[in-house]
Amino acid sequence: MVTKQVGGSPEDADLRRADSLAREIFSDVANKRAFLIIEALGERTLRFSELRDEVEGISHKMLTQNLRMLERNGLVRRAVYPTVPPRVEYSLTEPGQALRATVDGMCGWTHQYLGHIEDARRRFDA
Amino acid sequence: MVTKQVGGSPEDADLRRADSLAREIFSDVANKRAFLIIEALGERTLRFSELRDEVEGISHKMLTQNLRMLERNGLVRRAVYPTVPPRVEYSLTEPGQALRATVDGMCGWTHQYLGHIEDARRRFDA
DNA sequence: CCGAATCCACAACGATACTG
DNA sequence: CAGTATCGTTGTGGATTCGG
Repeated sequence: MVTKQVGGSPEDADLRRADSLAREIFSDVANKRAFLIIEALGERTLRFSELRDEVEGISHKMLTQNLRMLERNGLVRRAVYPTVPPRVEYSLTEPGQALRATVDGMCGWTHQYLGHIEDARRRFDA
Repeated sequence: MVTKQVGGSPEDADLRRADSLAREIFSDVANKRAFLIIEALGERTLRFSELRDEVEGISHKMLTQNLRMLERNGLVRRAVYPTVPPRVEYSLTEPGQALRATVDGMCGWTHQYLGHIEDARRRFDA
């Protein structure tokens, strides 16, 4: 993604490890649902069911799955309150907030070029 | 993604249309491979096979598929030179370049938080 | 309310072969 | 070289159910 021409030296081994990890993270995070969840959370704290309503169209399963993944990568914080009924709250960590900036960028991009894209599609589909 | 509480008025119909289109674009573009292709292109012009080498691990099929998608949405320009053998060159359009900025942002984010993430994973996996 | 697990339909994917 | 088509496999994702 950034590193090229790595040789056989010890420092290069580190570079390769970092690069493979970076690709892995990219595969996890650069995905539609993860972005939507990050957008939905913003700087709020939301319960599972609220998040489910917020990210419309997402299934229970995919939401948990992606939340686990984001939690594992340290983007999302999960707080469990052992009440009855149980209460689980999700919020963005600092790294999560940092990524939100670029996700916001993409949202802005989408709206800015909406017209362009609509036109491009019409032209292409003809 | 941005629009909420839309009612039944004509302007709201437009908002809904724009929003559904925005979600569609999001689904198309917010994907691992699209990002990698955009990164690979940067401000260069690359042939199909060069692109294939650049985005390592991508299959012939997935590359064409994503290139078509990006072309359809007007992010990528496809130039065909009817020589023998044929020569096809891909480059980013202006909207594509604009999106590249945010993709770059994500790459930067990845490297910045690599350590954080590695730690978070270790903690989670325990 | 939250989440894990099961089942299964169907889409995604890679490999391969074929065309201009 | 670039692209399309087909095929078989894998995997994804939704519905449902059960448990804490």
